[in-house]
Amino acid sequence: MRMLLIEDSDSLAQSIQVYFHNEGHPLDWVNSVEKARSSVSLESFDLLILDINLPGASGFQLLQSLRANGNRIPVLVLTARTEIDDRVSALDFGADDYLAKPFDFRELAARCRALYRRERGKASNDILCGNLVYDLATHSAKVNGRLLELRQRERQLLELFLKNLDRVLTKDDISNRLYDFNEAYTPNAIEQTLTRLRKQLANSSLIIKTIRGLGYLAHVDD
Amino acid sequence: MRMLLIEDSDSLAQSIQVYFHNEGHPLDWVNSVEKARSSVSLESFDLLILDINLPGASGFQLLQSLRANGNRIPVLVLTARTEIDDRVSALDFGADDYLAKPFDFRELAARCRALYRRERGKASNDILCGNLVYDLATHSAKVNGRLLELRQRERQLLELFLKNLDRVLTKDDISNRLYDFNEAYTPNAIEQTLTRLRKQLANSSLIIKTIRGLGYLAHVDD
DNA sequence: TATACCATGTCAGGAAGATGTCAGCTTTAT
DNA sequence: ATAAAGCTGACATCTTCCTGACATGGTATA
Repeated sequence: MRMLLIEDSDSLAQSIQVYFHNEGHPLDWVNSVEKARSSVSLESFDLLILDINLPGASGFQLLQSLRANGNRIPVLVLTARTEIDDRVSALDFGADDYLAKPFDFRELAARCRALYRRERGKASNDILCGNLVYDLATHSAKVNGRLLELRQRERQLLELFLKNLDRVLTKDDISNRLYDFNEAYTPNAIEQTLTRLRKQLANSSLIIKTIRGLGYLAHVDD
Repeated sequence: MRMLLIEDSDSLAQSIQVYFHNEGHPLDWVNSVEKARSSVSLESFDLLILDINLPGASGFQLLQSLRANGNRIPVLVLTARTEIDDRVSALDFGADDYLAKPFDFRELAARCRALYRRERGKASNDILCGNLVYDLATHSAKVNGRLLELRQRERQLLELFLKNLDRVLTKDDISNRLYDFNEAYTPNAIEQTLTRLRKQLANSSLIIKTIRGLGYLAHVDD
């Protein structure tokens, strides 16, 4: 998902950028309508996050001209004003969604995902593995609808396996993902976490197989 | 969208009626509070447009009595006065929006659309969680019919959890919602508020579970 | 203006829980 | 059969979280 943020407040923009980056979604950022125009014409984005209150040309003008030119890119409008008509005109001008400041970054991310999904026709951001469902948004796992009580490490490990189904992960691969460079630990720590994770996955269809001397491989049992 | 206009100026009312009719939204019109009362009780409207300055009983009285009887129909108030207290009292008396004369018909139409959309968007004003009832309109919570004496922060936190039942909220999610970007606080502030909220919820069926290292999850206990 | 009160954040100590280490046992490949 | 690799129960340590006590700042009241 390639996104462009059009926002003149540096601090807010940077916070959003960091948040989205941590979520695994790089985000480009420009601080004026003029720069936005050229970015949009030069590159292809999946989504625009547009602050309405910009110096110079208003965000509305950008939105209006995009639509006038037949550009259907999903646009989420941010507005500091809480008046209803601001929102109304945003939607009437062709925005796909709006959010009033101050807002929750998680909500912004959720709405972006929703818009992107709507565009792609995708169903959800869950990872499905037989009777196991992993929700990437809330980092929670369910087996047959029952929530697993995963601890941090187990969760990280599970997520890693789910993102690498049917692929062998060496202990090095795993330790690089779970631990910082300067964190000291023995290889046994991973084995221990794995034991604990396997207990949690006892009656799920996700199997973590040991490949002796090489590493581990997660696959769905049918 | 079925609307009722309560307005004593014939010429203004007729202009509005024509405008809305051309927009494709038929609009009923009465010129007194008394007629409005009977219309509202006899038929079902999606929206009222209420002029405050009416002969006889004031528009405020109508508004007040509607709300006193638990009628939550969206009401947009028109006022010729521009004083702030007029607007304030309109909202305090339960109006959903107001507009000062003279106004642009397009703005009136946009605000009506917005109110209508907003209303359709929400199924109900109450969130039910076992023995806990939260009223989104008045922001009040009751457990077994007993009103909780929530403070501002506790209320915000509760509302956040209620809107995200069975979803994990990280402390970051929570702080983004409860605090402005530039407000300084320690993570402990959230823990403290949570402790206080949990005390209030002591014998309710809403449970706020701690997910160590990740955040919190609210769910209904059965 | 002075006072009291209340909401809310900070601090600190303690409790609860998570995670790594160790040691001994089991499994696997040769 | 043997050695190497992996598994796991028990334990120690380190984190995270909870909560009572206190500080602070804002607001209502006299």
